[in-house]
Amino acid sequence: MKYNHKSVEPKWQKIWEDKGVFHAETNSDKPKFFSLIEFPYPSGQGLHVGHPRPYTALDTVSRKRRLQGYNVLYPIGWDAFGLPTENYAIKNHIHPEIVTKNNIARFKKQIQSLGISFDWSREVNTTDPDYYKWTQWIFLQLFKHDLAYKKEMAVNWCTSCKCVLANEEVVNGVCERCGSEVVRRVKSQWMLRITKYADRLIDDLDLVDYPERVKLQQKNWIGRSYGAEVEFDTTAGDKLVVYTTRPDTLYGATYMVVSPEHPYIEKWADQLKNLDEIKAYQRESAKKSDFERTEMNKDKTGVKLEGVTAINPVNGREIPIFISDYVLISYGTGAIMAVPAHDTRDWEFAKKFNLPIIEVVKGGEDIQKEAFTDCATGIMVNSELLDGLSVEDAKKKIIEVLTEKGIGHQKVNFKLRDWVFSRQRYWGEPIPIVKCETCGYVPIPESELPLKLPMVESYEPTDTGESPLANMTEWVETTCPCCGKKAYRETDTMPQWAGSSWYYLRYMDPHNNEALASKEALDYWHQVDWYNGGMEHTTLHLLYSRFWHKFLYDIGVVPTKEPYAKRTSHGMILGANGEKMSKSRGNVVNPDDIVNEYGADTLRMYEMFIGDFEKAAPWSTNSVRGCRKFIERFWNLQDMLIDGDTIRPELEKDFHKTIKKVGNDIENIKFNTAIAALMALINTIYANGKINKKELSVFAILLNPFAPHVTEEVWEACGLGDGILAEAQWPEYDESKCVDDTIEIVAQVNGKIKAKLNIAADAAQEDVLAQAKAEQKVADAINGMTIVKEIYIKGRLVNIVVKPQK
RNA sequence: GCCGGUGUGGUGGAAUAGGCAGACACAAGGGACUUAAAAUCCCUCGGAGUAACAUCCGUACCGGUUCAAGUCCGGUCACCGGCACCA
Repeated sequence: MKYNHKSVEPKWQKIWEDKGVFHAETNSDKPKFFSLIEFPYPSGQGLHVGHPRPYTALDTVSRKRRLQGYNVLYPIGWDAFGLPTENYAIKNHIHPEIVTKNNIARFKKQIQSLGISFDWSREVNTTDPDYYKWTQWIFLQLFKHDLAYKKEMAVNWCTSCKCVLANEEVVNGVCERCGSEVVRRVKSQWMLRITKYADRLIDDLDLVDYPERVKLQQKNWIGRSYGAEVEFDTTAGDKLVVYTTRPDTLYGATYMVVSPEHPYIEKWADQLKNLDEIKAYQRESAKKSDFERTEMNKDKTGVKLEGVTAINPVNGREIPIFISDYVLISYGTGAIMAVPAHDTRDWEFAKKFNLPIIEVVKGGEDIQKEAFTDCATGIMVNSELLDGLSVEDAKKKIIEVLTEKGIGHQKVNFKLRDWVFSRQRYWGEPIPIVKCETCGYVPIPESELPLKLPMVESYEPTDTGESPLANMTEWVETTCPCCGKKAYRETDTMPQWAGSSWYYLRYMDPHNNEALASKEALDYWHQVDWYNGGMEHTTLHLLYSRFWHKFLYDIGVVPTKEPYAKRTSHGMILGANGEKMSKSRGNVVNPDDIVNEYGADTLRMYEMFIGDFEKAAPWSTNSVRGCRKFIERFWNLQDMLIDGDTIRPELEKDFHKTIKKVGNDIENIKFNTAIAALMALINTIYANGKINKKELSVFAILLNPFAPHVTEEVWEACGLGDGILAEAQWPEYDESKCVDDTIEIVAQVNGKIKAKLNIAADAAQEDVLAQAKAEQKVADAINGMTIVKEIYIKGRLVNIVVKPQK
């Protein structure tokens, strides 16, 4: 009988749904396992074949865990606020709420056709007021703990989205989402103090099992550096404070640079003789976007401040002060001491402005030709009390001296900036704050949550930089919860990243109206055991949600310091031409077509077999057929079925080895080789010509996490029992049955293969060597030679090293 | 520029801890079955070389360590990702 996926797959999906077999229980005698995939953004385009890769991978893990007796929570939901939906709504004059609803319906239908074991009873939706009530609640807690604040500042403004972007959302000077130009704009914005958690976000990476590259990328993004702040006296009277990671080079500081935005320029205006020139330079650099400023990083520009100079505190030398845009106001103190001998940028600047270059660390080449920046090898010179010390020792010593004199101290700095949290758009969570003329920013009472998005006529963004909500006078005007006087609602909304920063917690208890999740549920589920997602979220979602989680831990809401115990990352699925799949490239494959023609099991198998899970791989419809062929070969095992309730001796080794390999490979996200092992086993079975009931049941269980529909169908058709999900257990392997008692090893002479030997696995070295030497080719090769060395690697090879006789 | 990753047949990719390079598939070619085709099954499949063996070469490139290197070390090139005047 031919395998018909079109009847088999919906049949089992209905059974699973009707019986609710994937519903996780909060509290159970079984051990718990919480597996999580990044919930999708329900876009208008529907699913493409990239989506099922992570879903299937963790489905395989989750199904295996269930067979191993775990209480598994594998949930899904919708990250549905955001710009694409809003833009689509504007273009087509449909309310974003409707668009979202339609997109979710389509996504849900598509995902359900894949037979993923999601617990649909726990589905969440970030745009549901019952959900965002708690997103707003968390924001209020942040506000109450002084981690949310409003600030007038220069922000990234996307000219096309007409909206502010977080630093993380600006890529190469353009908007991460739409690719349009990003300019600087001064606006009053809600900010979250993620910088307060910078140290812990780095240090606690030791507590989690993440890929090294993810940890490294987060560390680099947070950018912790150790250095010192040093005060320089100026002739203007004010002290100019700089931050440096190289306080050891203080004696080599031959000038100073302040950023164009530095407040001292204004303060010193009276004393600056070339104020016009300075002002012109300020205007020039203000015009440039950040991107332009970094683009031209080769060519240093600047203006010397005439009329004010500084004093190097260690040697009393008078040094000039410059203004230049290679110094950023947003990092450190916005001012630097320049040591051209040992910093590449300072060196370039000094060369251009003909400033003195004094070597204070010896060990490099000619300091006039190139800056010497190596910290590991140099020895201090021209530095009085530091002379002769290593760079490391000199740093310690000079910090001691500066601290003693009260003109400097140790200092840690971060590249991480606070998180710009407001967006001037409609389709996001309203920020639950009102502005009162007497009380300032006042949180709305928690009892009034959720603060629902009002229905508006027009949700088009405005050029003024105001949110579309600003026109809703009725909604905006309210009374102050504090004093009862007239007040105005905040009209900006939260960024897309808000709802996704805590969604995994909601899955633990998704219908709770009293709390974001009950204490009982939080204590039971604890944290996510295994989280898979894309590398592109490393410095966005993954970092943001770690920050929120740590805050919730601090205020006693969650019981763990980290949200995710383990993180893995999948590679992208590319088009058949090796390029990224996109509508414009015309290489998008729709999973519906594959499910329709070959079945969900085939699609799942192929997605797991396509290659190394962590790497990108191009789609190949031909290879999909290969997976379908394998499913059919499994189906046809029914025709070879014989009775038997133990694995026959001649197949015992193959089975035990496969059980071991498939199990280990799934744990190590080597799905491709797990499937290869199953293919190899089926080849062996076909060569044998028969399969008994026990063997078939073991094979079906091993294959079930990958191909759940066909395995259940065969199980039922062959009368193997009540069903894999209902009764089967993941098979155990017997290590002693995984080793062969006779093995084939290689006999080499001088590393060249001469023969293959069949030996007993526990054979003694001298026996193996004797057997090797008995081989004609080995004998020929060593005949007339002197044996220098004989090597026997158990179970692998023998190698006889010879040289000509003298 | 700095940090990280990758480079293996016609293709996707295997190779535990330095120990038989190319598992498992796809594609291609040949054969069986068939009136024929599809499906299925069997065989071949890195290169040179041979009637067939033998033999030699081969994991981006150059060099090194080792009895033995895809794997380790030093250098080069290419591609991918991240950061990018962060003092």
